[in-house]
Amino acid sequence: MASLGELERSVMDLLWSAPEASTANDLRDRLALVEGQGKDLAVTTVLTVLSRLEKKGLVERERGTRPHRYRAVSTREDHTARLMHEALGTATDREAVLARFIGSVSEAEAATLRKLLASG
Amino acid sequence: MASLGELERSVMDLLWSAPEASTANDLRDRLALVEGQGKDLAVTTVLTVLSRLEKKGLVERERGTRPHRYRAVSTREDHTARLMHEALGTATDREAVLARFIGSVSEAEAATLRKLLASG
DNA sequence: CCCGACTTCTACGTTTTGTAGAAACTCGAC
DNA sequence: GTCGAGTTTCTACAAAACGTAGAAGTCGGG
Repeated sequence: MASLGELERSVMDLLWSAPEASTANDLRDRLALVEGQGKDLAVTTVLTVLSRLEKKGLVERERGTRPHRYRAVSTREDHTARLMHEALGTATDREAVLARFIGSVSEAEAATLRKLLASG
Repeated sequence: MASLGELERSVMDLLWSAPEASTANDLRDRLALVEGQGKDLAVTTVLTVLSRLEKKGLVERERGTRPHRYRAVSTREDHTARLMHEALGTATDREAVLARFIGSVSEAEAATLRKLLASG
């Protein structure tokens, strides 16, 4: 239940890179300015997507203010880390998976991991 | 393009736990015996699913033998590790993601990771 | 009370997945 | 060489997810 469509992901990307909660109109405008191909969408389209993302638990909104304001529930990093755990979760032999995972990580990242594991 | 449906996942699970390449009939029979709810499917259904999994690059088949034999292209562990890298790949700040990931790993697994990172 | 901005409801086209019958193919038996 | 049982491929359809947006409803300021 964690997979996102293309537009859904674009919206999440905008929410994650926004410093504050955004309105639907705001997001609509920013979607039109995306490098490459700018999507010129109706506001209702954006609102529909936001509702679906809310239902999926990725987005929450302030209902008090008149144009509702939307924000991502968790940071992009937390979300990604959770996805990784989700993938790992289905495995029978978690250690074997971790071994493969570590095996194909860059040396720089391996060093980072060593540090993180030492301090923890 | 890596996400799987429920039946597709069941088939992959069977292929991953099979010691040798399996025929469609073989898989059909084993699907009927799954704990909980056994799916009683037509063999053409299984063949369709196998074709789709082949197109997705998760399954390969021996076309020489008369009942074709199907096997998973990679182990379950390799596949899962790749999914984890795939999730990580979309991140801008990979180190931050790794920090979150490590943060929510059990102590036993942290120990395993330390060992793996030391020997590598 | 009315208008315009905003939100919700409803809807439809496309893609993905589950499901399988119909048609085509293959190989051994006769 | 042909026939049939077993296999595979083709075609099809229903349900869910997603992209997309018009129509209808709601709310606050004037």
